[in-house]
Amino acid sequence: MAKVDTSLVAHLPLFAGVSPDALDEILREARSARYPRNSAIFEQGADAQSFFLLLHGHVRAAKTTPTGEQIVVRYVAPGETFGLAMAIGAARYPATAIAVDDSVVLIWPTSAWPRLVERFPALAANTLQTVGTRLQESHTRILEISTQQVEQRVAHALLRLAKQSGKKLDHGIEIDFPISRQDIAQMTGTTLHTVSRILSGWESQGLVESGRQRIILREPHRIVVLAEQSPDSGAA
Amino acid sequence: MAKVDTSLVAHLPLFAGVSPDALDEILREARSARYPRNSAIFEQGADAQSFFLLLHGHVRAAKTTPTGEQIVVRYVAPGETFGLAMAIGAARYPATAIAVDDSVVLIWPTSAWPRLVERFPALAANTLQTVGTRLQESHTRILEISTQQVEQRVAHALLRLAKQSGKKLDHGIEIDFPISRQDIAQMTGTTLHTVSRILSGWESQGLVESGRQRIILREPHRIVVLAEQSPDSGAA
DNA sequence: CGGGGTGTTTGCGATAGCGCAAAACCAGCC
DNA sequence: GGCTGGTTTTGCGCTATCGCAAACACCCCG
Repeated sequence: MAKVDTSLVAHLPLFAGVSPDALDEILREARSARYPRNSAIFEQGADAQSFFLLLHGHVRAAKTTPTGEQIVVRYVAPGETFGLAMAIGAARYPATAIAVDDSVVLIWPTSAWPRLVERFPALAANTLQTVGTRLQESHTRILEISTQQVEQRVAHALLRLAKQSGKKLDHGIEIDFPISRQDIAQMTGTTLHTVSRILSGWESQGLVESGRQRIILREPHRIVVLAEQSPDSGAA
Repeated sequence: MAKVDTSLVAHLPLFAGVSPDALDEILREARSARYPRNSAIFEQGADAQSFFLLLHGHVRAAKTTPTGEQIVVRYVAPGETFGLAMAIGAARYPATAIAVDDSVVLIWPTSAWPRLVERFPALAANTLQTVGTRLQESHTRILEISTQQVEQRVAHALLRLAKQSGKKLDHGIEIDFPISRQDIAQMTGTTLHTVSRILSGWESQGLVESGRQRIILREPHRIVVLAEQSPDSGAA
């Protein structure tokens, strides 16, 4: 089994308050794996046999309806956990996880969780914290979808992505992984057509620069303004 | 301080795996209070000084935007906890809680949480479970808002309320607390007008019986059908 | 028993955003 | 260097849903 370097993960929120020895013990239960771009890490509905910690890359968690429509639940950034079905008492994954970039993850068997939590209660407390944060974000998203128009929602979504996974360039902030119009549509509850129109508009105003699965925010400040605009106060 | 009867709460998920003695100790830290109908239990943005367990009644948790629009985050049923800002590391309540019926709650000071969790790790595990479940429900809601039309969303919302807080009558299932069209609109991301139209329609088909802040599902089965209908397969 | 106030219904435009379809684009690959 | 397949753009008509406004219904209260 590959040895995992504790120093790489010790600072993560998940391990806050966990001693180096304990961390070592925890990591001994994990194995690591590499997923190439566009490969599935787990599928919605499958037995939740493992939970994951992303070390490198980016992962998209998406939920599919019986009729085939999808929404993006979130993008996982390095250092975050995902596939925590067991923590919430679910036997199956409620979403599908796809590596959107070549990614490296740590994998624990779900069966190890109860034991780990018993030995290291801080794990439960830390996980509670992150799950709670996600719950709040989720509520915020509901609020947005319910009260704002599409353009504002897209603005918010891109700003969040930029904050979470933005790479600073001299001419703006680039979102650091491949993302399509379709993906953005599924994050904001609209269609790829509408997203395309919006981005085209922004591009012609010099707010963004975008291409195939690639987006650069050129004028983050002015996009913030868009995001916070009330429904009517728009341009003439 | 009023003595709380442990037998009333011992079976709640929050206290799963907690011994009677421990439970007693936990309850000693709580006080109980009664909130009359329509009174606020806490306001969004206020210091999260307490967390709550609902014993009797019903509580609506709602989130308000800077511009004043509201959404209903959830309805709290007896036996459920709410106001858990501290568990997720928030210093302020992210939503407002209003008693929609005369309600009785147990109240713990937020400051007691760390100590309780340390002494009774099961509390953290149980809370993680419920927060996780709420997160999933929240994702499901996002999926619905993003992919279904209003009528289906309203159908789902009412069915959930009926399941959670329905009172069985011989002629149907009545939602057991006062709820307005406006409330339903805020649960489903639409307007009270649209909800009113939908309910009027249903009423004329004998699916529901409704009045001022009162809804009875007469034909739950047929409403389920509506809820699951795909966007186009509607009536001619 | 007569208000007053809140919640509900309904009509009637207005429109944001969808859905379809076609065309253009682009990146890699043989 | 020309194909091929996925992605993006854009035009156009359509409609579900909103928003406003006015009329109602009902409950509580005095």
